Amino acid sequence: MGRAPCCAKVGLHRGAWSNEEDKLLTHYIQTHGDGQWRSLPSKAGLLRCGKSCRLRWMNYLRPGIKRGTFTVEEDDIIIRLHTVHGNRWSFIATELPGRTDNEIKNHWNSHLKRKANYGGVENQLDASHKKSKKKKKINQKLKKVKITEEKPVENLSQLASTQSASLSLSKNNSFDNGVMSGASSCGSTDQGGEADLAVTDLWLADWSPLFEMELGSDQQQVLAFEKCVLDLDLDLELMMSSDDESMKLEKLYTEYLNLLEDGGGEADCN
DNA sequence: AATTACTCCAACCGCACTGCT
DNA sequence: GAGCAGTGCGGTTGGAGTAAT
Repeated sequence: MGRAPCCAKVGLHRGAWSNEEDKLLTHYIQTHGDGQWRSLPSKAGLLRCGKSCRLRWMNYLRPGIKRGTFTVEEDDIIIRLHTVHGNRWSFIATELPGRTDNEIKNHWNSHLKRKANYGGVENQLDASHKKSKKKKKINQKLKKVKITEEKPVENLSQLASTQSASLSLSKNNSFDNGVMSGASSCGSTDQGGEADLAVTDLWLADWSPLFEMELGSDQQQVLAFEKCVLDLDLDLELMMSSDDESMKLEKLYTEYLNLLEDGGGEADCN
């Protein structure tokens, strides 16, 4: 016996919400409160799925939602939090009052990802996405859907294989010399531009796979370290401002190991 | 002016988690 | 403990608007 669908799809409205639907939903929730989303649409006189109602309320109709352009400060917060936490949009949203996870996610995908510029990796992903959409359109016309998408980069070793600013870890808790030599070479004067890009890429990369790789599946350790990274934000910035590329990475990783040793998996940053 | 390509964002979808029975 | 409903989350899609050709 499979689970019943959240709502009967037949006869329900889909797509953009009309003003009338917004009014009905807002009025009902203001009168009766939210929750009970499955039964809410029928009670409110809406021909919508409960999930759709919840999404509409949470993301657009709820009081206190901040609309409009993201400020530079907000962009900065998003980039910093994304660096540490990855695509945990709901968490990031808690740090930006009035902004929803959906809005932040869209803003990241349409503006910040490009602004942050992960280098060739993101360009490849964008290209892949566009190529996929084009293929899909074509295939829809042909009434034959067959979409092949390139997998996104999932870890740093993949990232390393696609960029000059490569990074990997060896089993004996040190950065792989061969790879590091490549990163170091980016710091040479005749490749200054590349060096800047390399630092940016490393700093903005999603480090969570690295943490998971070293800490296994112990989520408490991962969270403890993430907290420490946030607490040590200034120190990390200081480290990353170092002139020598290899030193930056060594310092960062050494700090990480120290945290683990000091805290025995429960690193205390205070 | 018409067509094509691209950007952006609202909405949808599927899965995971939690709490209740 | 199993099964289910309710809810939350992140990835993905559809399509309107705009820019480029």
